[in-house]
Amino acid sequence: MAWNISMPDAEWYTSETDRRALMQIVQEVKEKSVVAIDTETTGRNYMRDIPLYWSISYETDMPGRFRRICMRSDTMQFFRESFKDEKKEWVFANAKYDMHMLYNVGIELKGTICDTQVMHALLYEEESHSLENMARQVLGWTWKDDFKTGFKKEGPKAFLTRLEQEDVGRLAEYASNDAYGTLFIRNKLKKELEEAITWSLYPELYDTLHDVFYKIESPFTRVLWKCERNGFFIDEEYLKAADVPVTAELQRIEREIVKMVGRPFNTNSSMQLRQYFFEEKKYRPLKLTKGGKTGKKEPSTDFDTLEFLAGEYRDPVAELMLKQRDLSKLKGTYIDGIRDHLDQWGRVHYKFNQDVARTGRLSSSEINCQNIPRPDTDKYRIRRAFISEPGNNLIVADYEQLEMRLLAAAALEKDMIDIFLKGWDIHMGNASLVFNIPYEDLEKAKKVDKKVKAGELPEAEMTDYYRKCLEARQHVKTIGFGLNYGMKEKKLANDLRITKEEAINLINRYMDRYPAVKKFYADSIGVVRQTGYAYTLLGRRRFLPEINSTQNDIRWRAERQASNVPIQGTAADVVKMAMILCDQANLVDEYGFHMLLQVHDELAFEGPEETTEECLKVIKEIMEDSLPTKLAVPLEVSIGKGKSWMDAK
DNA sequence: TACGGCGGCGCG
DNA sequence: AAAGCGCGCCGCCGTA
Repeated sequence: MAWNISMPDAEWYTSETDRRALMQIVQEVKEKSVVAIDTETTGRNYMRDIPLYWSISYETDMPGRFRRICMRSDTMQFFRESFKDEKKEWVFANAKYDMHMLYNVGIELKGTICDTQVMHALLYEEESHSLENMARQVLGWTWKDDFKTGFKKEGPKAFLTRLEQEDVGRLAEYASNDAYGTLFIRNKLKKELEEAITWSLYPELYDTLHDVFYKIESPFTRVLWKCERNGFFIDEEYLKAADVPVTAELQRIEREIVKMVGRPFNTNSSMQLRQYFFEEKKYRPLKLTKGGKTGKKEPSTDFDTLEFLAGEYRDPVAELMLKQRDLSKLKGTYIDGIRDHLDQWGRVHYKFNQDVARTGRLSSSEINCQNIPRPDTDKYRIRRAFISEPGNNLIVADYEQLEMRLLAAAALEKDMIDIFLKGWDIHMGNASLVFNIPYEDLEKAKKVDKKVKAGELPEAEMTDYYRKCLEARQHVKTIGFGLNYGMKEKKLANDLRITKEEAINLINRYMDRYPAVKKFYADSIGVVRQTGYAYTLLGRRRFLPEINSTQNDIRWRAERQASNVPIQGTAADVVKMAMILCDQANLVDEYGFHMLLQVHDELAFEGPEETTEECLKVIKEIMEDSLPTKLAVPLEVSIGKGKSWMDAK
């Protein structure tokens, strides 16, 4: 019931216990520059729950002597002055959550935010960042937690308040351990970050991971906290209305499938589907599943397969299943999924996870606001449900081909850089250079295609040559993205529906035309072989020891990651910088605009109609100029406004 | 009833 | 599926 080390005794205070001793703590905290905080709360909903107890830990004026104090949350009021202290560093494990808890009782923390989980993620991206694991791995502390069952059985609120009545010593012991451990983890990781020399384009700014943490990740935590707090306003009536026909159609389809199969049948079960298609109907499987841990591969029933079965065997079940999959995804994830997460004012508050993606990207959960269907292909227009409140507008800003620009700039690929400098469409430009097609012809082909499809021009205008032009653009586009992920000829051939030989030719042609890109990918792998790490432009790094594996598939994967991290991770750095700068620009006070979310290369804001135009210009400028110095390729941002995420493009 | 693995699929 | 990077969620299913 404690860390496996000797510790100072846990102290316990409420606003009714020894006031003099408490005021002495208040005074001491005022003078401390680093204080760790942990909260014990009524639950896990960051918008609704509140702290019941809180613990702090700090080093006393006697170096090496620490205090570990647990208090009832009614004592927070006495610390208000400290909370406003801009010069303090507050230490947490999972900072945003505790900051929400404090905010929920009226406390907005100033000062520097230090989240040990984010620190840990910079150094040990493959490890778990749970407090328990950090303590074990970083400090060698282990800890037996017999609270879990209590939390689960009674719920946190009932359990903790009962404990306060029955055994307050045990409560204080448990609660103050986390703040104490977190403080020690912070001190150790801070040293490790200082010692972690990294490789950045801006060595005078980002020399060690300590710089990356305190100059980027730490302010970023607060930006994300604000995004979470804001959430996104949802047009619930729109979702409700969409649900009616979707649910009806889904039921109709499922009933029809069951009728055709002729026995009880669950259309959501890939197992039952597999049995029906490949055992009963004896169809030929198109491909096998991954097989997971057990490695047991079974015939797949995915989209490609259903399409194949519907075509090859004219199977009506497969045909209907295509619609069923589409609709069940829509209803489950996007209609019901979003509606289940609305707060009482109709806003959805997703979580932004700063310590998950190995490349330094963000991830989002509960709900995942980063995989909402794209506006240009979504039949059901889900983004139409993400709206601004009355009197407000959304501003949505997108980096244009961010990763491709960063690749050209990092590789110093002269001809590709020129395409961007000329303001050409990058894929047409690439197609022009790789296949020696005049750029004008590619442009013309696209225009003609558009007009023919719109019925403004006769079909015959779409000549074979124009078709070739469009095909060239498509091929080069797929190669460009694919190579960034380490795609090989086999998959390329399949994706483009060409032979393997043609695919090999395409890749060679592309790489021969862009030798600097080819070299950049090779060098990226070389850097990992040499240093063990892949680096981003600002100096974030990813450890890839499998680069030396003797198993081909393992090593190849590490090589693909090695060539991808510098691009994907640098893009993440750029957007992070932009978000921090937008925050510093004080768009809230200047224009009333709040940041709502990030989708990797896209940001969304909400604010008053009157200030939209002005704010829009400022955001665009900040985003395009978010790096310390200019790259060889300008960063371009397309930005729009509107009442919904659908039309603010 | 809860949890993890898996298949499948949405996004950049 | 294939030598395609990075994520999270839904529903099913077996297990505890």
